[in-house]
Amino acid sequence: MATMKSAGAGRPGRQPTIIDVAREAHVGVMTVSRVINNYDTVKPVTRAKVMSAIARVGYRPNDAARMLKGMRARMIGFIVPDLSDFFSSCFHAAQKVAMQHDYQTMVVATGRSAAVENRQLDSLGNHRISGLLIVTSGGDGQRLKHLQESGIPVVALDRPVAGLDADAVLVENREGAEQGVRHLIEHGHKSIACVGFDGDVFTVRERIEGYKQAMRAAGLEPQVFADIQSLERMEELVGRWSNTKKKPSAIFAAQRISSIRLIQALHRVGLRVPQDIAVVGFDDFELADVLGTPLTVVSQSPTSLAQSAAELLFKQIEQAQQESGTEHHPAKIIFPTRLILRASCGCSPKA
Amino acid sequence: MATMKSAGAGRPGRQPTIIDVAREAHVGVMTVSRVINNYDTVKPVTRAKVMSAIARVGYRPNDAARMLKGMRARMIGFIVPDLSDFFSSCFHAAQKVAMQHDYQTMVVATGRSAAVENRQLDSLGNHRISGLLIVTSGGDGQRLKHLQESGIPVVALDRPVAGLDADAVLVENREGAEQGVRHLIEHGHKSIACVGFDGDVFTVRERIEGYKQAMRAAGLEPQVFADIQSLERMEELVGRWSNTKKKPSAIFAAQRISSIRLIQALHRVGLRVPQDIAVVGFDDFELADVLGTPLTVVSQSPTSLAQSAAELLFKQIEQAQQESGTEHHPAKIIFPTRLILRASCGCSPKA
DNA sequence: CTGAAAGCGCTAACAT
DNA sequence: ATGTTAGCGCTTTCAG
Repeated sequence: MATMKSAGAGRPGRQPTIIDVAREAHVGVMTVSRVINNYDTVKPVTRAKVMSAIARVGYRPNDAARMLKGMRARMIGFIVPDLSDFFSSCFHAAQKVAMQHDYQTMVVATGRSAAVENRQLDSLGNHRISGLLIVTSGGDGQRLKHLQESGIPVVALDRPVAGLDADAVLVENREGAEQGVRHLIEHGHKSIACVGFDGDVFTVRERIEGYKQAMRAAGLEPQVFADIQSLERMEELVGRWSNTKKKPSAIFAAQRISSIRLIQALHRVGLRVPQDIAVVGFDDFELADVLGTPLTVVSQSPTSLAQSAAELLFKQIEQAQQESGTEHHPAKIIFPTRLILRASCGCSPKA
Repeated sequence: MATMKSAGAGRPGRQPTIIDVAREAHVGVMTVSRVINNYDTVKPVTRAKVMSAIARVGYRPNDAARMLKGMRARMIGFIVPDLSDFFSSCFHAAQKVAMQHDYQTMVVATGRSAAVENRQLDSLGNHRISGLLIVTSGGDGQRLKHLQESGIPVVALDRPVAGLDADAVLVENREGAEQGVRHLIEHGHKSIACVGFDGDVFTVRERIEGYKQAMRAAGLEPQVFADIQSLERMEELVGRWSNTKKKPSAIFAAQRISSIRLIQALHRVGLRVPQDIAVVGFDDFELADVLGTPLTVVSQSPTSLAQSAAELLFKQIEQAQQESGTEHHPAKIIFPTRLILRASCGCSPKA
């Protein structure tokens, strides 16, 4: 093997520090610091000397030391309920933006627990992150407010945080749901039920609202089942329908997991889609088009969503570094949805 | 609103420090430090006084300052190619273990790029993490070796890292694939092809090896298509089969994404499973049982895998804190797979 | 068992 | 344009 990289003239075995670099470059430590931080008051020749010295001794700035002086780490927090398909797409998009800015990303999945979210938020406070992207699990807005007040930009993703005045990047849940349900109504359905996995979640609440709006506008009676949290409960619900006469002729599934559970349950109970029952789901997924019956969905774009959010965040981070006085006026960005027609709604499958 | 939490007797507006706590508790700073770090040389009464003072002033230790003194952050790194279904399950399991130890998790998705992996590995070096869990994207073993040598425990997950002697938690890829292929052979198939998304990846290579072994053991000719990286290429491949007479009668898909692409392609080209062509895939997924034809798979358990890996990691972290001299003897844990029979292999769907 | 002093590596605030 | 000094909050000596 080749010789180990020399640790410079300093103590052997230890990471080189700016002092080692300063010695090597025959300049003061402050000059080195200025080079590292891209101050423009360094003569190009000096800068070059320092740069070369940095490379020669293999110096890497010590984040801990900078943070001690009040600087924040080049790291953003990313808090989500879980890393299911949708949120992991969000993560990839956000991380991509972070990497472009040379930031790392610290991920926390709360497991959909507000308590865990709160606990982790407290932990995050100690890590001197530069900013936070959060899909809330219903945690405490106060904690976030404190973070904000202590100078950490926060952007809400997918859902607003109650009691927090922050940038938010959301989806047209209500309108999207309305459009999906309206499509079922246009197919002639009169009895349309709505199933959801967790009616407490903002996005689901909104979609259910959209569903109700569409139903009422058509003079139809909403039938909401907002908390079907397992395949078993879904089977129970669907089974009840298949046995009685008052089976709805169509169903709107308010989130991805509901669509999946619904399809699984329908499959097990032996109801055919769309002949026995038509289905439209909210949120698209990879396999939606190779299911027994390809699923019609209201689709959203997790990557654009998260990319916007991350860009908003870094805009704030950069501003915060310059002028700390100005009041930030929270931005709200709302992304539209798109109805993707496949077979489950009753449309004939087309090429 | 209630009164803001007082910042103690120190400078108002700033986070309280151990000095504030010491003053409040009428003890020296060192005593406070000892309490925080659970030294057992503190009289219970003193400890109580300090604890109460800590609570009163709302003190939270400053990680940056501790790290300056050479301690590592209560944070582990988690590097993966992406956060697809499989790896996000891994993440959840690993984070759960980390949280139990009161550690945070820093996630990096490399996008399957060895270059990104290397770059991020360098970044990680500055963050003084306590340990690293890595599913390599083919990055440089040397960098990891340096991390290890600088005292950061590393555990390889799902794939070993070339040129690195570290704990590893793997899956019986070869045996699992063999079993899956053997099952197809038992169904009477003679012409069985194997498709993969990326033949360079360790796990896929191993599974292909298992496939070949099973084929050769039965005196059959292996037909490997190891780099079908898109739906288009898969459709092309499948289309070619449907037009000629030398169509294989069964296919073994070496990874999840291959199974999915294969099924999509088969669906588009109009080949029925298992009548026209039987399929067995490696790695189970949520919707495998509600596809047009429920998919038979060789399943692995991402959560047990990642949990073991995380536990191994924390075992090392704890050891490293105590005795730094002892040589670590790398552990290898290999998890078995399980063949889940559904309909795509030709078995009749059963209740 | 407890305390006082000396830095860890860096940067803000002053020199020069 | 560059150098010097004084800490940031904590823990590691070393003394009580």
